[in-house]
Amino acid sequence: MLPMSTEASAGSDPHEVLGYLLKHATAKLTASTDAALEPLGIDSKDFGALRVLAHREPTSQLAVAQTLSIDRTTMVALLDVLERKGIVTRRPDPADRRRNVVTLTEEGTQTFDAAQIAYEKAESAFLAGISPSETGQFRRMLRALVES
Amino acid sequence: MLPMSTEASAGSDPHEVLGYLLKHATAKLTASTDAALEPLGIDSKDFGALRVLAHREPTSQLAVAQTLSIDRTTMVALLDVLERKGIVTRRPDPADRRRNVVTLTEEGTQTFDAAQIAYEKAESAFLAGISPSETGQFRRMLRALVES
DNA sequence: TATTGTTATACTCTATAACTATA
DNA sequence: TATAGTTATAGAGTATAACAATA
Repeated sequence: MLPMSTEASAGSDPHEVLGYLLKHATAKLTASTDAALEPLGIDSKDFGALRVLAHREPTSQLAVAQTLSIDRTTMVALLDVLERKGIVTRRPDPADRRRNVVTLTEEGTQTFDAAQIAYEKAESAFLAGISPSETGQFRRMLRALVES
Repeated sequence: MLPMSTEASAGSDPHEVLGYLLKHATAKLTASTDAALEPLGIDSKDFGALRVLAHREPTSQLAVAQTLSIDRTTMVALLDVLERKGIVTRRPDPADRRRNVVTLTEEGTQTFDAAQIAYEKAESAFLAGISPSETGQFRRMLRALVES
């Protein structure tokens, strides 16, 4: 067995590093929301797309991809799955037939409504580690850090 | 061109979702620290291992891997690179020859010292989006969220 | 010529399984 | 038998390049 250090040595605790904390916080939340959404047949990433679709008028695949900062080729596979599950439809935009208009189906809207509840619940559970007044601050700080 | 929604519709802004914010904050910080460490020939992940090594007495590969919550097979490749660069050494533990004792070399210690400065700088730049008094709160909240 | 969606492909990251050597 | 390190392999995730249809 190798000896454990009993004294403070050079460098701070690796678990205190911001990069480590952010990475693991993200992983924890993702695991939690994935699990919460799993009964609905979608995961966090799918839910991200659903949010964009529910948030806007029917949009092109590219617009959804750009909103989520993912590649348009990645969007194809993501929508393939959602379409196969009957959650979204794709049809050529009459005004520009290069584009697909992506729309939530009736079932997709129901899935989204249920997903929102499930997601909020998982997010709340994740945020239980800090006080309710802090969660607002936390979200605001994150927004400032991402946008700056 | 598809019409943009002019009214608030169902669901909140996809960019406000905690999962999105956390993911992008992590990506932004990682990109920044990777760039800051690049001149030293290491990246954020390497730096994570270096922190563990600098923080402790010489340790086995497995102990380092477990501290970082990465697989021991992943550790092998990571140390291969650091060893080839002369940053760490591996030698069998005389007390248990199944283990490798991993140690920072002289050069590795210098790399770590320089890396710490570069990392802090990148982290500070990332945190510039919020006030100095908030950074402490932010770090504390993250710790609470990860640990709970 | 440029753009959207698609496909094929490759690359990164990481884990699982199996092997070696040591215990 | 179990453990540490290694290797080979496979899987997830994502991007780049090339192509078809359309503008």
